[in-house]
Amino acid sequence: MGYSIKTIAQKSGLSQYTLRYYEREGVLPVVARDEHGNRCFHDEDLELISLICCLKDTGMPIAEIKQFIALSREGVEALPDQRKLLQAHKLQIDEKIKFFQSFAQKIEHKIAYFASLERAAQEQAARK
Amino acid sequence: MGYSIKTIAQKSGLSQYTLRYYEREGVLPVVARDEHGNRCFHDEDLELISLICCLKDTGMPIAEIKQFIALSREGVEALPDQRKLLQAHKLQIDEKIKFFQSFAQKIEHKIAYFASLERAAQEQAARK
DNA sequence: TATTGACTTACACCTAACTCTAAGGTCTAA
DNA sequence: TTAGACCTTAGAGTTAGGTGTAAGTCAATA
Repeated sequence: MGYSIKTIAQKSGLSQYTLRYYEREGVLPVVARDEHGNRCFHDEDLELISLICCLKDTGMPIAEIKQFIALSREGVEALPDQRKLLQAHKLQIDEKIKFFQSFAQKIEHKIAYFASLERAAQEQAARK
Repeated sequence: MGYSIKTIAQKSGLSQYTLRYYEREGVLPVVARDEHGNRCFHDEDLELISLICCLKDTGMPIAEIKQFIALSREGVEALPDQRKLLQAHKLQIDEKIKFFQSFAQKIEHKIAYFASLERAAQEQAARK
């Protein structure tokens, strides 16, 4: 029982290389091994990986994810610190969403501007 | 007349190193020089830099920005290609916004979960 | 029983995007 | 007329985040 690294790579979308790298670096807690020394992932691991991907994909650097995971090892004591870390990151995501929305608008304006230039060029060509 | 690289660095938030690097790499069109060979930026440059930052900050890799800038040199002919490039990127930004929003929610749930664990731990402690 | 395939570790290598250094030119103010 | 601030280029170095290789173990299969 437990999933192989291959399975987890498929389920998580991370490569086997990346999974090993994350474990080495402490981005993932050390994964259990079976009787052959092979990694043996469980559902909790999978869930944690999903959270880690979520943090990573929203721009949290690996060093910070590492901190978060390190806090996990300290148990109940560290819960407030973990929560604060997540809250701070949540604010950053919200900021990013706002930036992205304004950038999207800016690019949209640019697109409209290009379209108007194209029309002008066509009319210019037609007039000849 | 025209702005020095220092001024542009301040106005754009990019370092002088980065501005030179961008020009070398073709991320910026070659900038005009004054009689001493010093870069002499104009308002159009500043505006283009602002667009470039916008593309970069929304995740467009430099190689793609380079393509966009290369199209600029082809004049009116290339307008539709430039517009399509922007439109494709706009879609990606919209996708990203959706991802970020769902991630933000996920993290929010996690925060609530951590808060509930904290309350449970406090009650546990009080009961002793 | 030999080979195939999945896994292990340790360590080297890669890419993107900067960032800095060296060596030098020019201008300005004291 | 020299010190300091600014600029130039060419090229080396750095950082983050992987990605790949080498050498070996183990278990199932032809």
